[in-house]
Amino acid sequence: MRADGVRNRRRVLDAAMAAFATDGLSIPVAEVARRAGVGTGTVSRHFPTKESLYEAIVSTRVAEIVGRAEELAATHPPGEAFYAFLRYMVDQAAENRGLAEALAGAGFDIEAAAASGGHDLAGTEAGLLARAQEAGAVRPDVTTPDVKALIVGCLAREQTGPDAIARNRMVQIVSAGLLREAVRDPVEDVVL
Amino acid sequence: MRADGVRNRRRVLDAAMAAFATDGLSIPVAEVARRAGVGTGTVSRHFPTKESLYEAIVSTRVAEIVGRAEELAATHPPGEAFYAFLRYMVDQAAENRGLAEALAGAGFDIEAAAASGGHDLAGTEAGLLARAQEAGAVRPDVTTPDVKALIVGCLAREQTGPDAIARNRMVQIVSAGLLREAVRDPVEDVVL
DNA sequence: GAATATACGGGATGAGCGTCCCGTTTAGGA
DNA sequence: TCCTAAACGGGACGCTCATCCCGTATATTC
Repeated sequence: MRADGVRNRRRVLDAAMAAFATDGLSIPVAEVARRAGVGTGTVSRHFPTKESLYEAIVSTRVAEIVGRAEELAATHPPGEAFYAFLRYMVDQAAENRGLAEALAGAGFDIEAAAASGGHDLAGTEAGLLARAQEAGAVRPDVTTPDVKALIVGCLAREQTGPDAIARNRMVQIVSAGLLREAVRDPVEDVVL
Repeated sequence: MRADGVRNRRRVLDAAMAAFATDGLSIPVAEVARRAGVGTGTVSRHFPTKESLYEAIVSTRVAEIVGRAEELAATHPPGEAFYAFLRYMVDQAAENRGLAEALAGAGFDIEAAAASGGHDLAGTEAGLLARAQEAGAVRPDVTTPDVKALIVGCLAREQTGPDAIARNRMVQIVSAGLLREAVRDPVEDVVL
């Protein structure tokens, strides 16, 4: 591979990472090319489809995330590890619009991309949750899709004014809800 | 106005309502026309832009929602009214993909549309929340954007398998979190 | 029953975007 | 220095849509 080829691939990757983080996944490929200082042909030769660009970026991102999850699991009790990971994911995605959109399922399957990169994001999350539930730190009927949706909820808060205090409050609310067991429906007067 | 004009306007409106509910706001206008059994020209004469179609539909929907909120506020104590409204919103949007997308802010400002239709959705929600907080039924630092984001989170759960039990669980979790006051960060060991 | 304002259908238009192609340039080895 | 494979740029193409337009059809009025 020629030296300028390697260099330009890197430049495209860096520009795309920054562009997706600040402007989201729907930014045109031509705009990524412009920011990288190359032509659109160069982008599409290195990354034949837009999705392949996503994948290249997501795979490094997912590696970090899975690494952090394993570190937390190894160094903290189950409940603490789970809640710390929840917070970590929300903070990461709050700083990266592309990641937030991928998590929200906006036209891109992040877990499939992770799996194709050799990482098991879904399994890692499931493990953290299961251990926290065994330890009694998370209500037992919660599932991983529930947790993902709650993360999306925390991220949705960012749309109307990104605000670190509000973000923190959202994580608190969700964490408290995951802990508590049951609540009585005040209108129907039944235990939910 | 000619009789067939009135009739076709109605047909377009009905078809659009059903189409947006099942397929979301990104369904092509031409597809709405097809389902209504009219040409695209007929749709765009009655509703010059796609947004005007949204507005026509949302305004009736918002009227129902505001009505329900006022009814709950009048017939239940503050806390009960608030939590019942939360559940109501989630259930409504779970059955209506277009409403869910609008709530999630997917390219359409539902509150602006409500306001232009003479309804004050934002104010109604704020009132329910404020009264519940005064009554001590919701933690005092929560804001209406927080609540909206949590609703979006509950709706996000629907993406990975619509499931009435899971939806109910999501509302429970969020409700419990809104009730509880504070939680200690297990990793940083500080009160959040 | 004729005249006319209204409404209809669906093709034309134009914008935005991803992908592909090809004439041109250049890196790197002989 | 020269040659060639590799890479480049950016225009062409194809697709999806929303919106507009206009020739045709029809409801309504006198």
